[in-house]
Amino acid sequence: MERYNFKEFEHKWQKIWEEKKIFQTKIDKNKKKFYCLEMFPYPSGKIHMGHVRNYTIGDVLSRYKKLKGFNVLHPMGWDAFGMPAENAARENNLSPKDWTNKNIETMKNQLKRLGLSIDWSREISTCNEDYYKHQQIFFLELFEKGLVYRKENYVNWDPVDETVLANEQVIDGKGWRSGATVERKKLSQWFFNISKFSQKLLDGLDDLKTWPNKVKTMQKNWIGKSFGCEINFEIEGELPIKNIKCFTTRPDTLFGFSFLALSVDHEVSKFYKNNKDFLKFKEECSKTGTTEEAIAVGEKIGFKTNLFAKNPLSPDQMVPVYFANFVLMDYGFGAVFGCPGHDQRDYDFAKKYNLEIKTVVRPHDKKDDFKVSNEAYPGPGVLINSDFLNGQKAPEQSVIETIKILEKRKIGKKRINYRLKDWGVSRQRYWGCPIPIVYDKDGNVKALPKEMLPVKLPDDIDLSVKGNPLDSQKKWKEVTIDGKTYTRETDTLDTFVCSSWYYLRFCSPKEINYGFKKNDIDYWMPVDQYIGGVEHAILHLLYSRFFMRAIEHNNSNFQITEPFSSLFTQGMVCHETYKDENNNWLSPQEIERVGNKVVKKNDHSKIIKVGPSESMSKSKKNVVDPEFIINNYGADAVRLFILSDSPPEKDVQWSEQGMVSSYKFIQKLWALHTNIKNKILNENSEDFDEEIEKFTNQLIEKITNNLEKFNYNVIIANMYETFNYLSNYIKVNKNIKNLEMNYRKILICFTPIVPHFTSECMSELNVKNEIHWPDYDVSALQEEEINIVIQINGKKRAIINVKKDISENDILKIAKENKIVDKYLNNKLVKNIIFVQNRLINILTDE
RNA sequence: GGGCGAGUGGCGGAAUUGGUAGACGCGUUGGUCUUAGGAACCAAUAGUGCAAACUGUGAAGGUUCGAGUCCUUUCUCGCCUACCA
Repeated sequence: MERYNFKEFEHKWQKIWEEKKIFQTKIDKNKKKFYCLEMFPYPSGKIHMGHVRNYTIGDVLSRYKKLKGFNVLHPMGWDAFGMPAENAARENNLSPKDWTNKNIETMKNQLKRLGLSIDWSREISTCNEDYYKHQQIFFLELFEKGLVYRKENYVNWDPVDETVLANEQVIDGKGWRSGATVERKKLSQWFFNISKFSQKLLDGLDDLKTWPNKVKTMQKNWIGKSFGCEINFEIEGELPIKNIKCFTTRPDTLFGFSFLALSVDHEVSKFYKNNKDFLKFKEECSKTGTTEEAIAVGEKIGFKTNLFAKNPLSPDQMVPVYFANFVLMDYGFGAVFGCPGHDQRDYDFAKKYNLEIKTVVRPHDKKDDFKVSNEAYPGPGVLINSDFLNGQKAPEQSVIETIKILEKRKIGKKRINYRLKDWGVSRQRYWGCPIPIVYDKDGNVKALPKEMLPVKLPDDIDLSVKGNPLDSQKKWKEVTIDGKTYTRETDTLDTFVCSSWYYLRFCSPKEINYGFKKNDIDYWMPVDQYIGGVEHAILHLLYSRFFMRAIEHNNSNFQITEPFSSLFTQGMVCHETYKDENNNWLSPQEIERVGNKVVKKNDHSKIIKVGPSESMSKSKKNVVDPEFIINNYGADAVRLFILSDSPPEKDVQWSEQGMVSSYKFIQKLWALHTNIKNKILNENSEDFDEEIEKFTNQLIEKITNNLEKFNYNVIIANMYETFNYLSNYIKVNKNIKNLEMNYRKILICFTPIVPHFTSECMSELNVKNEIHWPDYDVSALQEEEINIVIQINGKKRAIINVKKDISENDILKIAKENKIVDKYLNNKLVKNIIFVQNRLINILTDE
């Protein structure tokens, strides 16, 4: 029998799909639309298995929806700006543009070989002028709406490379490339006012019914809403400071007040800028802050000022004011009122500096003489030692009551605080979208007129210079507007900005006047299913949600606020790790299995240590190259395997054995197909078989449900079941009249998973018409005979095959005739009978 | 420290949502064919037991005629997050 030649057939069908423009999509108002989007890749060089998994999952869904009659939009593009291009270009002496475009070409071809149902006519690349031009327009729109502003902010500064570093480029306080100690440097930068939408972004989460709860929780925590109040403390001391504001969620514990703590960046610090001890303290704070361990251990240190704060509820009480390392400048007001009795951090601090620890809340099950010891008590209870607040229920009642009192006395007011900070979008980098802003000679900001857009990135840059290459582009930097000279902003936009609206661009990829056409997004948006890795749970998804709202803000033309109505986060692709005797990582290609040992290829004397399965990464060398796999086994086999072993939302373990078995399965399916085909084409019959009808109907039902629920691994099991069933079926049965019809339906069910294979099979059966997802006949699902479980005292004792819908009495009669049942019922009194129709009967006896 | 999630054969995982636990695949074992097989095909495969049967979904309890599934307690592992006042 001829083997299935995947190379020939996959190539053939990909060509046909492309030539016939099968996946190109147009607006069709007579059809329901379905917008399926997978997170677009960064063009790093080659696709990896994570991409294969992500895009296969999306492709299965897209193909299924298309067969179901939806007008499916399934586009692909490139998140093409970003640092790796600059680094790679520097290393290889290329331009970032050439490097990126070459990678895009490679990866596009690789993706095409997976047989994805993508509308490539909508391809976009964020590094193209016709993309980032619109982004610059959006920037200016947000600027006009007051949603973009400039402020000074700290960055990680590498003094050797003279460059700004991302947090992940700072390793143990040192620059990843230069090894120099990273400094904090204040730069004037651009910010998006995302915090303006904190509440809306939080509320919007409730509408996202089909988002994973995990992601919603992460966003909720990130936004970090907390209810409390601000308190304006009166200050006494030698400095010209009258008041310091604090935010607190527990104003009710004010009688436990024993110190006030400030961030080292608090404005009060300006009075200490010449104080050597303070500067030393400040430096120590910045050191402890960097390592994760330090935060976990969390040693509290402070610097005492000569200021004192008055307790607003008990004015006789004065407490010292400290600078403390655990107070963050960018949360609240950068100042904390310390209540050691009921906050663990405050407790640790008070212990260290011998400050008073007062107990003002007792747990419900303790008496009024309860005293905090060893650790703070942050839990609920009743207020004590708090004068007129005594007896209040904490925190529900007491917080609200205290705020009322503070408001009445004009000492404080209710306040809702959010952890979410504004989004700093400036990057001191070349390979990003230029910010369409210029400065006059006095440094005043001017938005570029829209007709001067796009601000194009200059091509002839010198990446060998230190710092941002755009800074040294004298010619490029200078602009003349109405005869006046201006200097360009040389920062570029964070690449997260590019990915915050690309889903809109896919709706109108060719529109030249604006980022999208209203008509297009009215039809296509929102994205019906978004698929990607959970690592983007917060930033990318939150930024995208913000961006839609920012465009909508003061814009009556635009109504959609949530970009992604459903979200699916797929798991990672993992692989075992290997190390040789010197603890060097080895790739799966360098090892071999001999018996139950793992040894080095070409040198079987070297035993390899097998480590746990971890997500594929170049550093651990546990990667498998998709291109190699596609070449060896074909796209359908890869698609089959990547879906087969685990549910899509969980991590999947890559295994060569599993891959081979998927490959073999396709070969077996092909052999089966050949047998069926021969039967259909060569044997004539007028006999009609009910059994295969029933089987097919059940299969369609199962696969449909499993597709809807993303149980793609179970679909593969359904495919194996089908194979086993049909193999046996055609062995014992001659051709029957309805075999072909059922077989065709089965092939359609397999199409989302192995599209090349089923296309070839159907073409062999001369299927010429457009295919549709088969309906299943509910009445055909019903079995006439079913198995009923007989339980005696709750234990399964027998299974009997009976007619469907059999009555309790009839089944009981049959059951009692059963030998085993009879044995267990012998001489016992039947106390009760539980009968569940078509499922089981449970006979309860007296012992 | 906080949050979320998960524990089912040798392994990956199924289980119609309270009703036959272990579908399907991998691996393993035995067999057939073969000069050979890392091919193909057939069969077996949760554990104990010759068997009847008993025990089994991390552990302990509970609800129920009936629990992998629901409730309480507890253990372990994974991921995320981090001094958020």
